[in-house]
Formats: sequence, C-alpha cells, structure tokens
Amino acid sequence: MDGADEDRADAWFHALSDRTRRDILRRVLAGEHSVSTLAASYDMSFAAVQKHVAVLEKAGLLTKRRQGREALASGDVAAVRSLGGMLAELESLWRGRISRIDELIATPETHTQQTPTPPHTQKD
Amino acid sequence: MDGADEDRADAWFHALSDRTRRDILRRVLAGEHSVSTLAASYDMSFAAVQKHVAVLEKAGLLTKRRQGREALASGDVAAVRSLGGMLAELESLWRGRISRIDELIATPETHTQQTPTPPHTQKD
DNA sequence: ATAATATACAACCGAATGGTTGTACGTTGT
DNA sequence: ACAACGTACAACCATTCGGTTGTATATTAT
Repeated sequence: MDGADEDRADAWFHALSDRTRRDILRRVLAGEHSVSTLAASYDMSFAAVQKHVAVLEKAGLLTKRRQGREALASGDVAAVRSLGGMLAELESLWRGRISRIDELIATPETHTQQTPTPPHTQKD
Repeated sequence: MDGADEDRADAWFHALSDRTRRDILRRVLAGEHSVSTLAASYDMSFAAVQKHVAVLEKAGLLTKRRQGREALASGDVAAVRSLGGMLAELESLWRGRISRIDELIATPETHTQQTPTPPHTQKD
C-alpha cells in the first residue's frame, strides 16, 4: 500500500521535473486544450509534445477526452493537491525536529556535550 | 529571472523524483545525519548514497556541514516551502478555470458556440 | 606509527529520458 | 472521392541517471 504511494510520488515528481511538462500542466489546469494546440506553443515536434502529455497522463496529473479527431487534455487538480500534501508532511517532520531541539534547550543540565541530535537513530 | 526559477524547479522536482532521495530528505529534515549514517540505512553502496545526497544538496534541499571527518547533512525547510508555493500556484490556475466556467454558466446567451477556452492564447 | 573510519571523486555500465523522423489511421472539409 | 488535419506509435539517437568499483585523502583511535 505504501509502496504504491511511492510509485505515485515517483511519477508525480518525475512528470514535474521537466519545464515543458510543467507549462503544459499549467495550461491544462487553466482549461482544456487539444494536443496539437499545446504542441503549437513549443519549439519542438508534435510527437515530442505528445510524449510529454503522455507522461503527465500516466502520472495522473492530466486526463484526456476524445472529441472527434481531437484529444482534449484537462489538468487534474486533485493530484496537485495530493502532491501538496506530501510537501506538507515533509514540513511536519521538520517541525518535529524543532520541538526536539526546544526540549534540549529547556533542560540544559541533562546533556554534558552539545549534541543537537542523537548521533544516529538507525531504525534497525 | 524566471528562467532561473525554472532551473530551480527542475532541480527540486528531479531531486524528489527518486524515493531514496525523498527518504533521505525526510531523515535530514527530522534531524542532522552524517552521510555514512544515512548510507547504512539503504541497500546500496556508500558512493550511491553520497551521490543522492549531492543531488539534494545541489537542488538546495539539503546543506552539509563538516565536523571532523563527518559530513553532517541537514534538510532545508525553506526550499520545501517554496516548492509547496509552486503547487499552490498551480492550484490557483485551476481555480481561475472554474471561475471562468461559472461565468459562462451565469451568462448563457453571451456565446453561441461552446468554446470553454479560447482555442490558443500563445504567449508570443 | 599504523589501522580503521568517513568522505570525495573518477571511470565505467545498463537503462531510462527527451528529442527526432517516418508511417499509419480515423475524422473533417471541399 | 480526396486532401488536409489530429492523433498514435514505432524506431532511432545522444545524453542523463542510478548504480557499481576503485583510488585518494583527511581524521580518529589503538
């Protein structure tokens, strides 16, 4: 179950690691666009843009709908929100560290040497 | 100025697109860890982990501090926050679309054909 | 002094990435 | 009917990625 989450995160972050794909996502979040309309905006082949759209689609950041000969792409804001949630989790880890440091400051006699974090708290 | 932002975003998202790097970032956000302590947690060579740390460092998600023979790595929560801000921007684009659709629903006589978005608003 | 530890970095390798061109096929317009 | 359009996909290519091993160097412990 959590391995699948990591798979999703892999796909999300990878999809967003390319500036063309981020730009495409911005456009399709703002409104539906056909793949060729999108392709007209970039200095690369239609096939290249098509592949970028496919990466975003596979990552679940975008959905495609067929209308006649056109493929209309639309951004999925729910996925963007989930991604934001992951970042929030990272921030909460950091807050945990801060409160731990506060503890140490609050009880200065407990430790002789300044060891802000226990040297290594390996899980296993 | 905005090209540099895109460079930063490229580095951020790329750095986070690997699950080992995300895990490393979680640990160093929660507290300082030496590179070898981190390396002990993963089923790969020290050099591999070292490279992952280097990617995170280059992306500005992590800083290293030298203490004796150890390199202590620490997560940078400000970068994580900036990343969260980018996601929020994407969400705001989506909200813009919704309000545009609301407009269309509110004034159904204004448009003869259903053209939810202007066909292509190329930037240049 | 010597051995063990922690890091740094280069060289290499297979797989994936981001681009290209070419071909095929359904849809739309004349 | 036929040409043009929009899409899909395969094959190819250079570069990057994620891993390896090996070597070098500085620090710490015996």
